[in-house]
Amino acid sequence: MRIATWNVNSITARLPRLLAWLESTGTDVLCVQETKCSPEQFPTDQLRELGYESAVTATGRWNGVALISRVGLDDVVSGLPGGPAYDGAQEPRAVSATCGPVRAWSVYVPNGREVDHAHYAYKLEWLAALRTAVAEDAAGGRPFAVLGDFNVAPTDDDLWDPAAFVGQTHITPAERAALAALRETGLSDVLPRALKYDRPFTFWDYRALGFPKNRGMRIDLVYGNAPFAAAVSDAYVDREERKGKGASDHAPVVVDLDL
DNA sequence: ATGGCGTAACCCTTACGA
Repeated sequence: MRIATWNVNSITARLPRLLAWLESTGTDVLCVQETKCSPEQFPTDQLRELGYESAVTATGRWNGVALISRVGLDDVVSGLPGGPAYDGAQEPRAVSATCGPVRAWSVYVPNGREVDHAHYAYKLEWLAALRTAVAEDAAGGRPFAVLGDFNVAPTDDDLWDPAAFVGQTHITPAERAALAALRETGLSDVLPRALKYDRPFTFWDYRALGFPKNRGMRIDLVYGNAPFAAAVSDAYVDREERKGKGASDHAPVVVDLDL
């Protein structure tokens, strides 16, 4: 089966591309982030016409995640159990479900904004809660993975220029330690191939010709447990989807499994 | 020449993104 993760930066704005991409790639399970829609606005009917079921956790203008599957969508859990609130509210940043042989999470980790911002502390709390929430499944015998926009570059190799990020979020030791703690539950980073250049960046800022200059970051990650990792036959970043008018600023990460 | 954007919901500007 083919499973993927994609921060679409508004599923409404991306819908024509999304539907065409699902058909052309034959993706079975897609983890979506930044739907930026209300549950009512989510394109459930259009996806059903293509043969996909949807599980949506969204509240409106900001954030929002979904799981889209044509191989089953069972035991849906909306939100991050035990997750922290921001400004008094739980934000829609996680949804999990069983899709055929795989238990999958779609996550949109908080951005953090600036290191001294309350959003940064919230980001670290959120990642700690994620670790607690996934620990049992990560250690289990069923293929399991957390896929999504982690808003952390795991290493300096995951940045077009580490010097450009000094003093900023996404690269701090505390954020990277939070990812390491998540991996300690039994998850490993499924590293995708790059289809061009040497490194598999997944995000390029819209501004300053980020994509043409390949000023990218790898922040969209697939963290799989041992049974999941053992089934991986290929993984790549579909940078073609970042091209042209109407692209998201993130490219999909695609993983093929012998399952 | 050293910057260059896109999105949604609010008004025509702002918040957010990383």
